[in-house]
Amino acid sequence: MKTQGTEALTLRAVARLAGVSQAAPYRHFANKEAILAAVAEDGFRSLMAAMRESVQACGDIPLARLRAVGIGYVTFATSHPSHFRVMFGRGMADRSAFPTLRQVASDTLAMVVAAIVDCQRAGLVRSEEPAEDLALTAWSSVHGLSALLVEGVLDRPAAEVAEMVTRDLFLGLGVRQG
Amino acid sequence: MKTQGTEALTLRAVARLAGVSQAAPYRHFANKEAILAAVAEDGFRSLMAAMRESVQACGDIPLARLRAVGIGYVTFATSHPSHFRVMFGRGMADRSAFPTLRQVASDTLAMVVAAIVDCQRAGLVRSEEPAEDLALTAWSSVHGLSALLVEGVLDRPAAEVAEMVTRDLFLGLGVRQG
DNA sequence: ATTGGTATGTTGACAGTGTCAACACCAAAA
DNA sequence: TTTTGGTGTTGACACTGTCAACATACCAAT
Repeated sequence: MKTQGTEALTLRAVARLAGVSQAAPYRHFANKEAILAAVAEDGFRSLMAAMRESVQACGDIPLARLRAVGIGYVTFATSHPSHFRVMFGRGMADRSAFPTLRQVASDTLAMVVAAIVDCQRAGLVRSEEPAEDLALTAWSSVHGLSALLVEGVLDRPAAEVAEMVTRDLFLGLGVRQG
Repeated sequence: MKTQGTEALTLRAVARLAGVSQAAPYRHFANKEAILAAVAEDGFRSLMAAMRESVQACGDIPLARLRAVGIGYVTFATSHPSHFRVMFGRGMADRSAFPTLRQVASDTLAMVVAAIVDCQRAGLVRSEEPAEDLALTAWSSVHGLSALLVEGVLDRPAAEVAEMVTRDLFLGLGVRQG
């Protein structure tokens, strides 16, 4: 029997845990996929909350806030790996079947965009390129790092590499000061 | 029944496809996990071949070669999504149980490191930071982008965003010319 | 108060899964 | 020739996602 991963989250175990019969979940969700989608959606909200907290804890300096978004992302991933995997891993055959999930995912990206726009307004990040594009680059970096850490491909300490990648990312954004 | 993802690759289907009985694979692999690990290993070799090809197709300019590595990575991921998912997704409970898999993964990273070292030698990329660290940043970027594309989180064309992210990554690497 | 419907639960089954023990075969080594 | 190791098979085990059929409890309208 599988003991890890999405395949290990059995509907029956969930039901048992809830003290309910095996088929009860089907009164609330269409199928396992829909349950995972709901879990993923919840995960995105937690992620956004973590990022918000991480940002607010670091004052008003736009660059620091941007970096906090990235480090918050990686920290969330490494401290909630199962959630992270459900959010991004292969659990849903087709994400487009879950519009609210797509919505929270794009809300998450919007937080990155907003942090970048703030930096652009302050003249700290180059403005020739659309904030959305820069945000995609930033997201790719922290997401890739998170994925590699969560899947155990890397064996360096998460905090250390998170600092490093976000630092290099800054230069990539054309940061002029700081 | 599941019809997509790692969970859809059933041992029995593999056996049927090979025209062999359901238990035959167990004469060659310890369990499903080991089969996936072998597939993943094969995937890494294909990835490296694709990257090598992509690099050689673009002459001797170090920066172009570095960028080709990144674009080759993303291209491989989006054109072999199943392979990519097995390579990085949650299929093995514990990668450290498959040392040869770890080996090819680090060989892959080594290709990125080598491309960066070439650029550093040519004075095109900053040298204060170890090539290994810069390579990790580069890997994170292209890997994150690949993962987001493969999982269908983004809905922009792969080639376009691959160009974009590698371009932004260059600035992130302190590129001075080109 | 009786009725009816809706939301939620249950049981029991179906086909399909990873895995294993027991057994069969066949080549090469002893 | 016998033995051994590699490879195949069959049949079973416990488990899975899912569904149909049935039960119950509650809330609204008659």
